[in-house]
Amino acid sequence: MENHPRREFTFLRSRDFLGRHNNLGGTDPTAVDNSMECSQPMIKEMDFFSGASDIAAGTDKKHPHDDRHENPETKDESSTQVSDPGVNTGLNLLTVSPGILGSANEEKPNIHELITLKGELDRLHEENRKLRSMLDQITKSYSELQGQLLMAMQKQAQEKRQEQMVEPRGMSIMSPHRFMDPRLSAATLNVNDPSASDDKTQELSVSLSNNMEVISKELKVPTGKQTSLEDGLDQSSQSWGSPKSPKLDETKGEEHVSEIPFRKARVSVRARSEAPMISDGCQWRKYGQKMAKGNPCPRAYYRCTMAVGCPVRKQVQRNAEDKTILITTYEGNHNHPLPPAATAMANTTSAAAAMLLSGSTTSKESLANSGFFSSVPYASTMATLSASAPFPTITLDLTQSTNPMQFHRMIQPPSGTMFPLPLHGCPQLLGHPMYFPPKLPGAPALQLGQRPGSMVETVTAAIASDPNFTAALAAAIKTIMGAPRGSDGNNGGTPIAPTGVPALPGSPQIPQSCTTFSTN
DNA sequence: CGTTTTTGACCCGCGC
DNA sequence: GCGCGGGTCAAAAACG
Repeated sequence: MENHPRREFTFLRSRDFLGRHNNLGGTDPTAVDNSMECSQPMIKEMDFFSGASDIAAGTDKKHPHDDRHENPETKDESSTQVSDPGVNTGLNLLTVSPGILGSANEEKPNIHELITLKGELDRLHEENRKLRSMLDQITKSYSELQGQLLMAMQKQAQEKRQEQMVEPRGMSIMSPHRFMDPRLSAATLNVNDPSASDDKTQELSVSLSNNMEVISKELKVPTGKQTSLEDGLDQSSQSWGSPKSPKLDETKGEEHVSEIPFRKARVSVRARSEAPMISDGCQWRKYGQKMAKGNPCPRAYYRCTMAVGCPVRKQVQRNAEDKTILITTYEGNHNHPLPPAATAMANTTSAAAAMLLSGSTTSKESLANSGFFSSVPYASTMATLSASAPFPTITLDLTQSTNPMQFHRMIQPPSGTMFPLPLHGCPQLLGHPMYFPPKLPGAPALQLGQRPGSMVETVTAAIASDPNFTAALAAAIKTIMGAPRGSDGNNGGTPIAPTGVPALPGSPQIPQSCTTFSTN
């Protein structure tokens, strides 16, 4: 907000920054960009939320037509107005009926309307609460099933990996054992960037040799305090570690893996976004910022503040080459229940982490075999090892553009996922310039829960960087919400945040739903 | 006044 | 042992 200038200033004062950017004269767009990392996103998210709420309210009002009839005292005008005065963000401001406008100057009618509206709001709150609980339940079930699916895929991938070991080919030569150890390497899943294959391949080849050296070292490094951090994990929660629990019948080696907290396994999400920070549904507190070597952009460190003692942390940094790409790296498991929006991302990252830890991401082939990307026909699923990565890191590259039509196809979960994403429901999103199909690549992970999270980022980023997007989003939302629900488990539930439970700053309800719909 | 951000200092692992 | 770099801490400042 108004602190933006201040932050920019303080940032420029930063020793590290000055040390590396003196020649930039303090006007380096990168610096400014990062200085806004905290403040700007908040502003945008807030704006976004208000817009989302508005949309939700308006949509809800429109959808349950019978509701209006339920309450004889509720006029159509007043119910219509509910959506506008409720959380007005400039969306659909002109929908207020003339009748109401005409009486706006009279106090009595206003009071009456307020009472009516309040009642209406309460009713909506209750309705939203129910929907939310339903969604939570669905999400939980989804997570469990996801874990089971992962288990199955891991086993399958393991078998195939053993076969592939015969023919050394990229990471295929990696023995399952090595990948069992999450610390052995960093794997980059280039979900949708065919062009990056070469680079990744090079990286892979480099790291392959390093990997051998790391093995012994990694194995003798106890998890130490990190382990303790994970002790408080609530396995039952919709946490990132959901896939972790399913490792029931794993071998001893894999037990070791599961013991190694996700704190050590990282999931990196590359998203093209002008926003300083993508919204993932969680609340974060910045606890540090550093200049990373080889990158003029500072790296910001955040920890989850949704619960005391939550070990989850994330790093946010812009890509050195392409500063429009925001790289968010997640680490650890949440030890608390997550809001739907956060759950989506959590599922995504946990799924990715699980794949990584289990060794399913050892190679492109393995990935495909594991089913991680099986639903993405066009996706270039590539795994690479990074010698520079101290922790096993799986990178979800969501920066590449994808043909929406392709996405359309791939959003059909092969396994009959409970998250059908009616992309067609968001034509505006698809057509909007700020809509980033790149997220679509996340589609493969749909069944793994990635889709929703990626969408959150995409939509949020889009909104944050383009105010006009709000209009398109509103239209899209209304279009979707106006359509009969039920065929879509994630569709209506997630977006509709119980007004009684204020949406978390980081959990754009509407966007997520939209995200869910179209992007991943 | 409580919370969040900033930022210099500190710790730790690693390579030489 | 020393320097470097990544990551974290914590006091101070800023913010709401």
